[in-house]
Amino acid sequence: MLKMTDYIEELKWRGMLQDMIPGTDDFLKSGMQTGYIGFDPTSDSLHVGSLATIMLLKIFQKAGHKPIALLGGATGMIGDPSGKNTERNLLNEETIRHNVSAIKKQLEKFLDFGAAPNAAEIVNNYDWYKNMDMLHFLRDVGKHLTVNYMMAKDSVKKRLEAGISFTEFSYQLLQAYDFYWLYTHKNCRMQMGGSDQWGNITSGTELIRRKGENKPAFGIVCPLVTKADGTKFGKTETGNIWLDARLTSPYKFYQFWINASDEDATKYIRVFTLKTREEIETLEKEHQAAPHLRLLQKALAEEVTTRVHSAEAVRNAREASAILFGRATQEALGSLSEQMLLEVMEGVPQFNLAKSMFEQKLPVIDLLSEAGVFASKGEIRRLIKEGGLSINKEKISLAETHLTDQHLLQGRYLLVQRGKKNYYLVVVE
RNA sequence: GGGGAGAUACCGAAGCGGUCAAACGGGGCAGACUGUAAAUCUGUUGGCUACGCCUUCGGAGGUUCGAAUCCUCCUCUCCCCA
Repeated sequence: MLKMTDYIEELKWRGMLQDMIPGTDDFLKSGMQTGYIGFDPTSDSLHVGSLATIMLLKIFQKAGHKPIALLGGATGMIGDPSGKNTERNLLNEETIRHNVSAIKKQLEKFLDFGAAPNAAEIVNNYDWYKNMDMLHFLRDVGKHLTVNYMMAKDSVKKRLEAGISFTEFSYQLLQAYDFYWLYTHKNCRMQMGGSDQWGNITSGTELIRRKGENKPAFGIVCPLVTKADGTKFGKTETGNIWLDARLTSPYKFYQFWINASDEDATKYIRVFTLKTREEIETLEKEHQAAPHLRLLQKALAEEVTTRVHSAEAVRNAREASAILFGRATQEALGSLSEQMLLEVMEGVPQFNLAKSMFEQKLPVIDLLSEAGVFASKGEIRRLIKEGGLSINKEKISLAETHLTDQHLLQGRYLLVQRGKKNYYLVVVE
C-alpha cells in the first residue's frame, strides 16, 4: 500500500512553492496523481540549475505520486523564449538526439522506475510531434488559443520590442500541447516547473480546458534558486557546475556545496536534500552552536554529491578536502601512497614538467612558469610577495627558492597552492 | 542626404604634447580577521633576462627632440535634423 504525504505542504516548508493553480492542493489529496516536468535538451548534461526542478519531481514521487520527466526532443528544436531576451540559435537534430539520450541517463539517477504503482517514466515529445503535420497542428491546437492570449504572456511581452520570431512565439503552443497529450495518453493532470514556466503551464491548462476536457488540469511552480550575494546560482569563476563527472569532477561538485554561505546553505538544504524538517532544524541548531564545523554545508554536500555521483565519490571528495583544507600538513601529504594521492587530486588541474627541467635546479618561479601553472612570471612574483603561494602546503616566500628531490611527493608530484582554495598538481616526469 | 559626439587596459570612465603602463570606480586575485561563511579592512591588477627594457590608449600614415594627447585618411558606434 502506497503511503501518501502532502506534497504541497512539503513544498511550502521547503520554500519551493512560488505559485499554484487553485485546487491543486485538493486534487493531489484525492489520491495518487501523475505529474510531469519538461527538460530542455540544450546541452548534453544538466547542471545544478536544473536540480531544483528535478527535486520537485523527486519529492512528488516520494509523496506517493507518479512522476513523468518529459524530454523536449521536439520543443528543443524550437526554443523556449521564457526568460530569454534574445532569439536563440537552433540546435541541429543530431545534437538534440545526443543531448536527449545523455540527459535521460542523468534523470534515471534521481527517479525510481521500479516503484509500482507510481514508477517514474521518461517520455520524449519528439515521439508525438514527428508524425504530426502542420495542418493538424493548426486545426487541433492553434485554433484553441488566441493570439491575444498568447501575447499577454510575460515571455512574449518582454520580447515584443526587441523582436520575437514566429517560431519562438509558437513555443507555448507546443508545450501546451505536450500537457494535453500527457493528459489524454497518460492521465497526467499536473505540471510542475521553475517560476519561468508559469506562463507555459497555464497555456497548457487553458488548452486542456478549451479542448473541452471536463476534468481540470493543475500546476505549480517553484521560485528561482538565488544566492544571497546576488550572483547567479550554479556558476563559479570557472563556469557552470554540471552533473556530469566529466564536466565537473565530483571533488569540485562537492566543494561547490561546501562553499555555500551560511545563509544560502539553510535555503539549499531544504531544496536539494530530502532531509525531513526535524532533521534540518536540528542541523541548523547544531550549526549555530558550532558554526566553524560547517555541519550544514557538509550535510548538504554529502547528500547531493551522493545522489548525483556516489557514496564513494563523497568519500574521496571528503578525504581530498580534509587533506587540502584540514590541518594536515607536509607529513600527511608525504605519507599518502601514490594511488591515494592521485585519487585525492582527481579533479584538481594537472600540469606537466619535464624531469630534465626540474633537475636543472632552477628557482621555483621558473619551474612554475615552465609548467604553465600561472599566466606569467609577474603573476607568480606578485603572489609570492602577497604570501599566497604554497608548495606541498608550505608557504613560499622567495621567488628564488630552489626545489629539491625532497619536495617531490612520491618522487614526482608537486602540490601547488594559490591562496586558500586553489590547487594545482604538477607532475614531474 | 545634412549636422554633431565618440572609440582608452577585464568593464565603466578620466587624461588632451613630456612628470602616462595611464587617475578614479567596479570586477578579478591575494593578505588580515574567521569557519573552505558573511561583513570589514589592506595590498595588488600589461610583459620581461626588472633600480632598467619592451609592447599597449579603434586602424594606417604624418608633425615633433618627444604623442593616448596635434594633423590627414580609413573603419566602426551613438545622437540630432531631413
